[in-house]
Amino acid sequence: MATRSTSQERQAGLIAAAASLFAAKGFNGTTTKEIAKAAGVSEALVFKHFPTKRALYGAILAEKVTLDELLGAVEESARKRDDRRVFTLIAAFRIKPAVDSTLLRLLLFSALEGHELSDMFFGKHHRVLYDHLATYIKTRIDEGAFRDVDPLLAARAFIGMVVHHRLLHEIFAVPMHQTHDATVRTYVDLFLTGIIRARRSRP
Amino acid sequence: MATRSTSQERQAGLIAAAASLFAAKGFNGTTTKEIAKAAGVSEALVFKHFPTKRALYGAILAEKVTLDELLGAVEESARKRDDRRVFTLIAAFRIKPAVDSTLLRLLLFSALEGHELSDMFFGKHHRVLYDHLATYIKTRIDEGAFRDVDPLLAARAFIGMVVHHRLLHEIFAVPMHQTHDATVRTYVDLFLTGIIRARRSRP
DNA sequence: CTTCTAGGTAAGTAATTACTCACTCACTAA
DNA sequence: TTAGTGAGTGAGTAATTACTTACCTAGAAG
Repeated sequence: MATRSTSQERQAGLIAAAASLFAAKGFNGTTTKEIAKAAGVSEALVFKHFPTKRALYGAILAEKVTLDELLGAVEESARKRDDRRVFTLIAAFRIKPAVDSTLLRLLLFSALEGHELSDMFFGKHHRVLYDHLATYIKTRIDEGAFRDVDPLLAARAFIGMVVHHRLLHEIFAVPMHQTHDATVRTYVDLFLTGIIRARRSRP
Repeated sequence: MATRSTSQERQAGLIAAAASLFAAKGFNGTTTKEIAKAAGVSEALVFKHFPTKRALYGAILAEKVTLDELLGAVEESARKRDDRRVFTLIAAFRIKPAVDSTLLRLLLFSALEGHELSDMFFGKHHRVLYDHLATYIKTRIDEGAFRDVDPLLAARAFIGMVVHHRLLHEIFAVPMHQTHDATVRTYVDLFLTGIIRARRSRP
């Protein structure tokens, strides 16, 4: 017989169990009974830790998952004006499903179901990234390195390519026909260079 | 007092009512009572027309909504090798929320909730577009007009930019700061030309 | 040893849910 | 006129749901 858990351990366990269930089946599709079973406790205990099912859901969304690590690496490459690396870092981070497959589903579910904390969730996980990238693009435009486009739109365009790819793969089960690295390289290349054969060596 | 509806009228009415409710709150979030109320009939009648709630949901997803119109216009521009117009047509079609805002939500919900008809729904509304565009890109690469990239990845990249934009706007309520036309133009331009100031007039 | 507390539960409850049943009503064809 | 048919419904039902209540028990503190 295992010893009793502390309150914190239990809460963490409940959050973990609930997160994967909510991600798989949404808020309405998940019952408190299932959550309790997945966490290995009685249903009543769930309500000892979280007053309502919605509060438990909120606790999951509110859990901090920072982009700090990524943003740090991006910042460094940005200082060196290493465009390719800046975009590659972001693409690789956003495209890799290993980071957390449930997070994307959770994000979509929360937005679709109109949860009140959905905004905050989106802001913490995504908005900062758009803003960061848009700022960098603006800088590069001002420096004359990039063409004069709307920086925010450009940032969205790039992240859109990558996120959409992941969406297709993880949500719609569209098979990838290339490795992650190759895909990232293609997207970064496409975005940075453009698909049209540029008027380069016309005499 | 209005006369009785025919079976077909009723079914259409039920499907319309249910579609907007399912789009708004998902399958699990919508009750048959609500659907009946929205369609202005008793709950019992719903089950006279559709044996189960899931069958009603299936009937919605199975309803044909063709891309034929768009694909026709694209085809014509493709014959003329009017790259800009091909991409603009697709972008404008995919970005415009007026087409049907509920369709996108329905698509996402069905995929997230793992409905069995989700695949077919996705195939009919989206996959054909990827394939079409990929084929065109392949042609243009072979003709030497486009750089040598993976056509399918390129098609996904472009549609990804556009769909992601719409997702941000309609699902995550991110405000647009430009008109549709301007946005489409920017995306098409970005994709076709590339963001880096090309080595164009270097002597 | 006792006592108190915090982790834990079995067995509820009221409300909601998808779905059914027995029935009425409006219209049509013989 | 009348019998039949299909649209339509009110009032259920069994199951499930989020949440409660009353209770239990392991173990540290005194």
